[in-house]
Amino acid sequence: MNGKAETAGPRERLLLAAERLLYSRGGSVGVSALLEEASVARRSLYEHFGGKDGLVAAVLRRTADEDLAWYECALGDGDSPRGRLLTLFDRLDELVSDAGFRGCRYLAIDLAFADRDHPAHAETDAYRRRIRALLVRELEALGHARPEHAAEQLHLLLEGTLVMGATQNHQHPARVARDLAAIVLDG
Amino acid sequence: MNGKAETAGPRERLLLAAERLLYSRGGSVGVSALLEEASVARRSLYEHFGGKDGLVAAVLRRTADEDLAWYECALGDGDSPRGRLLTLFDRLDELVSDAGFRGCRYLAIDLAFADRDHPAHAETDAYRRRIRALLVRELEALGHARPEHAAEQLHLLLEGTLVMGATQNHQHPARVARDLAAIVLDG
DNA sequence: TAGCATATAGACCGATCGATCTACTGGCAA
DNA sequence: TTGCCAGTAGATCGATCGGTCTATATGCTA
Repeated sequence: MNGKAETAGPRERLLLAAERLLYSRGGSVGVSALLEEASVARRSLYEHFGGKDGLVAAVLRRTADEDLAWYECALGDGDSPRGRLLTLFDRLDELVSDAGFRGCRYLAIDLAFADRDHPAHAETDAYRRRIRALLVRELEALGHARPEHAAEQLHLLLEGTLVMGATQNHQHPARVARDLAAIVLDG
Repeated sequence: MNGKAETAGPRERLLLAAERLLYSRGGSVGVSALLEEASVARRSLYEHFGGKDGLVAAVLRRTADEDLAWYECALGDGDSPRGRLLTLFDRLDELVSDAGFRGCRYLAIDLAFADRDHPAHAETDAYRRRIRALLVRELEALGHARPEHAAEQLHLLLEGTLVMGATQNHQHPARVARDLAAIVLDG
């Protein structure tokens, strides 16, 4: 699938394999499955990441960059600030309609590791702050009267869309959320 | 804590213990932990529920009744149909503000058991249909022009509130959702 | 009182978990 | 050429997993 996975070093192959399997099988996926998927020796995992926990945290740190870049791209360009945020929900509709969509990776990891001080939680917290900052930035560009408040509204619509998409993705929750988002932007 | 738990039979004690531990520790909680919490012999679990999977499904079937009853109660009484639905979000604010709130039980179970044909998924599906039906019923009582559509909007706001409450419950997401719900009711 | 159903207590099973270990291999640099 | 180092392969560790088993105790009923 990804040619780089074949030629890259064991660290990179592990990150790619874990990014895939953690999403499709959840946080309970075993170390042996990750090693097999990555074609990496057992020892290499512990050399590079210290253990499964470190690998999970490293995957989230990487996907956070990827996902933030996706959101930046999904905002579109050339549109008005208002149109940019509405376009985001159009992209979300495509995202959650995909048969392979399984919900928000960060929420799933938070729920999978009940231990409060698992290193993954720091990564999910940081991710959500970045999402929030992105929304605030766009709302300020829009000249919204209450950017922080509206960002919380949009964030709630965002998370709600991902949950609804994961549990009943045939109903196009992103379109529902888009209608409400439009109201938020005008409020 | 609950006096009934001491005197009730092993089946009832198991259901109560599993309802607690599945929520606080997640679906990965072990059978031994459940047995210890319930003070029940190992064999009794398999006699009554056939296995861990059956116990999980039975717990969800019970909590679905409890949670639906909670929603019916949270709608309040005597108010107008519009006031009833808004009151629901006031009750949600109290729910997610509790320090022990850990998000939606049904979503957590869905994510914990990636296996598509795990019996728990049928229970979570049924639960969501009942929630949806409750919302449609209230919207019809309200005389809403598009009860099905508005129910999907409210459902999305509901799920979004639970997710935001689980990950950042200091921000009162239910109040944010309530403002949007009010707009949905008038749309 | 005898017998049966329903509990408990806990040993035990094979499988799998995350993690550590030794032994070996290939390539690169001193 | 020698030595080092990152990598592979895989045995092995103790712990825990869900599930089955035997043995025993208790209480109701015929």
